[in-house]
Amino acid sequence: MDSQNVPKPTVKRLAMYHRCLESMIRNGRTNVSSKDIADLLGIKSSQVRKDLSYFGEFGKRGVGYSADRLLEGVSQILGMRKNWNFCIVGMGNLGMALANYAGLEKSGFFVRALFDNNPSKIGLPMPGELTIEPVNRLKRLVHEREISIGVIAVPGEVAQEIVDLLIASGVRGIINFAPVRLSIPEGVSIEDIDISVTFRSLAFSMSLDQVRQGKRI
Amino acid sequence: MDSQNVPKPTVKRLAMYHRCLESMIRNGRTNVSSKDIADLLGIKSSQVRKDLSYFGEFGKRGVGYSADRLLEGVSQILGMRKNWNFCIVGMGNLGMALANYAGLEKSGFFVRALFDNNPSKIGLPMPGELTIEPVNRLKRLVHEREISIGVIAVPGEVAQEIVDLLIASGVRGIINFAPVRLSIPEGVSIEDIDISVTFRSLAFSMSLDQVRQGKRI
DNA sequence: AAGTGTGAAGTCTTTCACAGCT
DNA sequence: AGCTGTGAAAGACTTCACACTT
Repeated sequence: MDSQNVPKPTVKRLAMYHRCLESMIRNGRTNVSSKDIADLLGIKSSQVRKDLSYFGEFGKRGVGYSADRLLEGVSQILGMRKNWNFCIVGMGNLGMALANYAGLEKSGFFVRALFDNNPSKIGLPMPGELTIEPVNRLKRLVHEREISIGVIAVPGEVAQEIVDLLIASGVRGIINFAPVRLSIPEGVSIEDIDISVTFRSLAFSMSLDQVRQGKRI
Repeated sequence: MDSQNVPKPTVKRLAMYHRCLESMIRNGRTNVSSKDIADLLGIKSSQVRKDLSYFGEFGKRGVGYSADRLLEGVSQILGMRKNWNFCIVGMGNLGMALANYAGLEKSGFFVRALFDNNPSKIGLPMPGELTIEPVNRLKRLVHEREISIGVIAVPGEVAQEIVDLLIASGVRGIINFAPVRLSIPEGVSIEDIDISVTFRSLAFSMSLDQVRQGKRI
């Protein structure tokens, strides 16, 4: 019930419960049990109940959860009643892909500005009435458009510099795709997505599997 | 020393140590301590030593690690001496971005085939002498090009179907960008990258920070 | 009978702290 | 003196198991 010391993995799972619930509701379910959700995600039902218990009591003993009420509760917990404005810095392949990724909008995250310093990209029109802006307009636009999240899609070498600028401009959350550890002050949150690291982890487990089967790597 | 029960987080960190070492060597360092690495990554030096200890002894007491020898060791552990061929299924924005992402090649991961079923995309030429192929050629090309990893960049609804096809074709590792839990048999490894979940986790911690400061959300 | 909510037990991961080498 | 390698302690997260409600 004390939402200050919620395990990080719990938050990740809540986002998954949210998606499960949406899909179950779409399929006409009105009541769901912790086991229904757990089975869909390949986890234990006690995990689902424990995760929810950090935030309150959402179900009825002997019955389960009202799908609608639980979805409502999970949305509340995840701050999904609110919309979040974000900007992307670095319009290479990844930045472009994100700018066009509709899934985020469905979750309440809206791209409001795109930045790059490459002269050949500045001014390029993008979906949603946006154009690519030079980085020197960042501070101003972050204010004007009430942007609270910045996505780092620039090369590692300049990532820290951009983060500092974003934070100085008032951003309170960072999604970092650059393969470097960024330092941020108290009160700012960060999530890293490092695709190379993920590929390497995969390669490692694949190699382990070989060993387990007694084959040489 | 028993590489079968290495914590998952350890493997992720090893990939980061690899990058640190490369950069330190580039800067002319020949000897490094666990604390040097730890400070760069914002973790504890004991964590670095413990992680390495799962795989052997790489350092000299009182001295530290030879940067070159340690890099060599970490590369070995991560299976980076080997090259890995992968394919991408689903050439939307994300698939396109990945196909053009040079960082993977530097880590030893090579795109060898691109698939999509959208007729307007099939045949489109892509960098590296590849063209976008229809999914019905997947099995054949996975064999011919010795592809061992498949990247899922298709919508959630068809992801399981594609995974089944990839595995039936001989792929042993999956990188999944679709926002669904995929079921896979023993002996196949999977890593999920779910961008919406990451955004939501970030939004959650940002909301928590507000609470901590006594502000209403 | 069925399914939640939750302390307590169990497991996994990190950190400590120090013996042991250079 | 400085830094590794590692058992042992601490901490984080998951699972169990059962009292409790419908």
